[in-house]
Amino acid sequence: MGKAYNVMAATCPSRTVLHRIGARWTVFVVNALADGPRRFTDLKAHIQGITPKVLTETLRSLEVDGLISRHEYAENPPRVEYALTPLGRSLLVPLRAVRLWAEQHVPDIEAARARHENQTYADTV
Amino acid sequence: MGKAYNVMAATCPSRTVLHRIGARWTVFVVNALADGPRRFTDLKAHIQGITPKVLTETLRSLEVDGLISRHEYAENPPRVEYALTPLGRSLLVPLRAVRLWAEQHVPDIEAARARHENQTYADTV
DNA sequence: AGATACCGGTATCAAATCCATACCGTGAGA
DNA sequence: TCTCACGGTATGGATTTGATACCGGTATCT
Repeated sequence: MGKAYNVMAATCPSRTVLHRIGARWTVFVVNALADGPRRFTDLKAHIQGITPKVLTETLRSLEVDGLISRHEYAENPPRVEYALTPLGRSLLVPLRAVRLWAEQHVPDIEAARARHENQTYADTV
Repeated sequence: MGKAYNVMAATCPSRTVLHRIGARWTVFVVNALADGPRRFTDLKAHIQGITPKVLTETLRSLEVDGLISRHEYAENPPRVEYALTPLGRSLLVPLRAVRLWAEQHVPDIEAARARHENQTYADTV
C-alpha cells in the first residue's frame, strides 16, 4: 500500500509529509516527547536553543498532522501537556534511527569537514 | 559509543549533523542516488521541483560532509557524476525508513488534517 | 558557416522561514 | 503590593529557499 506514493513526484502528498518531518525542529520535539507527556516550558528547557515562538509553531503543526495531542487541564494554575499520539509514536521508530545515526557518525562527518578544509581530494570512495 | 552525544544539547555537534540531514532536500538527493551515480541534470529531472541553485547547494553541502562524492570526467563532452560514499550509503538505511513511514502514513496525516479543518470550522459555528 | 540545443552550473532578486528579544494576562506567593 | 512562573504573542531582523534568467563550452543539425 505504501508504494502507491512516490516522494520524487512534486505533486505527491508524501512530499508534504516528508517536508513536515524534515522541518527544523520536528525531530527534536518528537524525540523529546518519547518518554511521555511534557509541558511547554519543560519542552523549551529540554530542547536547548528553541525559541518559544518556534516551539509553538512546531507544536501546532504537529498537532494538525495528528502526531501530537494537546491537553489543557482546567486546574489552578492551568496546565498544558503535549503528548505523542499513536501515530507520533510510530514515527518515533524511524526518527530514533536517524538520531542514532547522527550521534554515531559525528566523528566521520567532522573528519570529512576537516578534510574538506584542508582541500584534500574528495575521492575516498 | 553513540551515547557520547546528546542531540538535545545546543552545543552538541550531533545537532549540526541532524540539521544537515533534516535540510530541505537532503532526503531526496540521498534517496535519488540510492541506485547508483547520477549526473546533475539527471538528478534535477528526477527530483521534481528542485531548482538548479538549490541542487548545487545541497550537493556541495553533502560533499563537504563526506556523504556524496563528485567525479568530473575529462571526456568530451565533460561529464559530472555524483555518487554516495560508504558513509552516505549507511545514511540511506535510516532515511529509507523515514521515507517509507511517510509513504505509508499519508492517509493518516491527511485524515488528521481534514479532522483539524472540521474542528476549526465547528468551533466557529 | 550559422543556428540551435545540452550540460553543469551562476547571478540576481523576491519570498518564505527562522531566530532573538521583548512583552502580556492570569494566578500564586511573600 | 510586588514579584515570579506559565503558556504563550508581537515585532522586526537575519537566514534560507525559491523563481527566473543567463553563461561558457561542446556537439549537432541545416
